[in-house]
Amino acid sequence: MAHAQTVTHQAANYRSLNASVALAKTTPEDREFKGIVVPMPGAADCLQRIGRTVQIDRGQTVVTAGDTNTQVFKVQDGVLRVVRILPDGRRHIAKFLNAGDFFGLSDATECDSNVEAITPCTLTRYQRRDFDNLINADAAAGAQLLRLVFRQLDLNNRLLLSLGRKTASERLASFLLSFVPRNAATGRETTIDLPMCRSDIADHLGLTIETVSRLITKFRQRRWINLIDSQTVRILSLEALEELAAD
Amino acid sequence: MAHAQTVTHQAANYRSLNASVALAKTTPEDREFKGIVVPMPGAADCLQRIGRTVQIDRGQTVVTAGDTNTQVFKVQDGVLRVVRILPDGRRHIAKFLNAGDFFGLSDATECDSNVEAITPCTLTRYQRRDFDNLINADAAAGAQLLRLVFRQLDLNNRLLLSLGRKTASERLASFLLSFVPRNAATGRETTIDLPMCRSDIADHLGLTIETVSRLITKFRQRRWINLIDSQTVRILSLEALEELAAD
DNA sequence: CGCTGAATTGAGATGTGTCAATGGAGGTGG
DNA sequence: CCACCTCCATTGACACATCTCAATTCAGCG
Repeated sequence: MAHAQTVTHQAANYRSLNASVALAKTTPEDREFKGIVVPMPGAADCLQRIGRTVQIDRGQTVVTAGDTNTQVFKVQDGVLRVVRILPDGRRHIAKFLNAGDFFGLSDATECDSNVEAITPCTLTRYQRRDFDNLINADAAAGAQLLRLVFRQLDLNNRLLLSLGRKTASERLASFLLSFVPRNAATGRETTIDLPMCRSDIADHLGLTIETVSRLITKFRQRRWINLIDSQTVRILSLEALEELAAD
Repeated sequence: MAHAQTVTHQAANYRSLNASVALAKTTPEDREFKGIVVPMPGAADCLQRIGRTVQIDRGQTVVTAGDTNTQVFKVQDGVLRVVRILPDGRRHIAKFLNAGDFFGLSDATECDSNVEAITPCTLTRYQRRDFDNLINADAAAGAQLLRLVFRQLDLNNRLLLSLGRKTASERLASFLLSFVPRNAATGRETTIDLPMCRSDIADHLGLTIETVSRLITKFRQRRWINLIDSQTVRILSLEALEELAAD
């Protein structure tokens, strides 16, 4: 909670940061999105023009549950977590946000979750109003956004299946596999980077830190993985993990 | 599995059923959706014209996982379940579909879940192509659809929190409360109808039939609910359930 | 070098699952 | 109309995966 400082308290910082800062990075989704928007003359420029780049420190809270929902963000760089907390303190992480992901899109008047930076982040911030105008004016932009949201919905449903019906080992295997690039050859070893700590993994998978830790040890003993350091995992047997993940 | 007969096997039936059948019912969402579409001349008519009404028997499978995704459905009446099954048979129900809900919207080329009728259903079926055309042509329609999908995403996240961090009792309490109309007075008793059987509830909440059954007994013993029959629940204490649901 | 937070490991507790038996409602055929 | 069947729900006894509590190790850092 020491880190919990909302963006709105930092408005002054943003203004100085934002003065005519161009979008620094272009993700695949970015190009795609712009590509679709382009057909409407000026729409791509519009999306760029209405956004401001903001820098977020590790641990900082970007959105607080209950805030009025007036801003939309796009992750340019870094990783964030989407957190819900029950009154008694139990915590769940619905999603980790990566470069290319949007958040704050929901049309609810209040934000329903906290969004907190796990690493230092570069975000593009839009005024909700501007974003809505774009969506309402440009069908192709809306259609593209719909596609992103459906992809999110699918990921969500996979996680539901994990939490509802998979064992702890299976959940962790699925989780680790979600970091493996799609094109990774089945026989080959891969190294993946977990930007989040054990408690974030636990709260994402509906487990405890201890269980996650024990499972990692188990996977290591079976020579399925190796730890370079606690955040860097060398996968020795994709096959074993895939078989365990069971879908 | 005896009931599992896909829609495609019934094409003949549909054709006869559909011959100039108007949309029989109008749900609130329907009016809303049309209301938004209207500004573009003919769009509302278009959505009606391109859809065909189909009747589905209880237990019938409307969509099978792995099918190519060429149709979009809207529920006019009845209840369906969205089912994922792991290779070893474990089952999870991501969502129950009610009047006004769409399904088959995802842009994935293959359907990822089964959709099965829990009660006899009336659906409107659209060709994916026609639906896409509408979305791509009419920004307001797309924006309205986006809103529906975000509402879905929010429900999804609530369920994630339940499955990840709530106890069995809390999950069941939340589930029961989701059937209580929003305007129900806190002090008053309410009767709700659960169209699905215990195993559907269990597979939705990540529990077993036995646990659900035991919890219902527990709730009954504490005078929080009463069973009219196994599918009809009289809620005696909304407060107790709300406190238990814990959000 | 000690401090602090994160990760690991161990021992025991417990919530929920598993297996098995019983009960009840609705449908069907004699 | 009754007997039977089947499906669904309930209840009980026990097992086990995961949690809880607690101690230890490890890594980073001033």
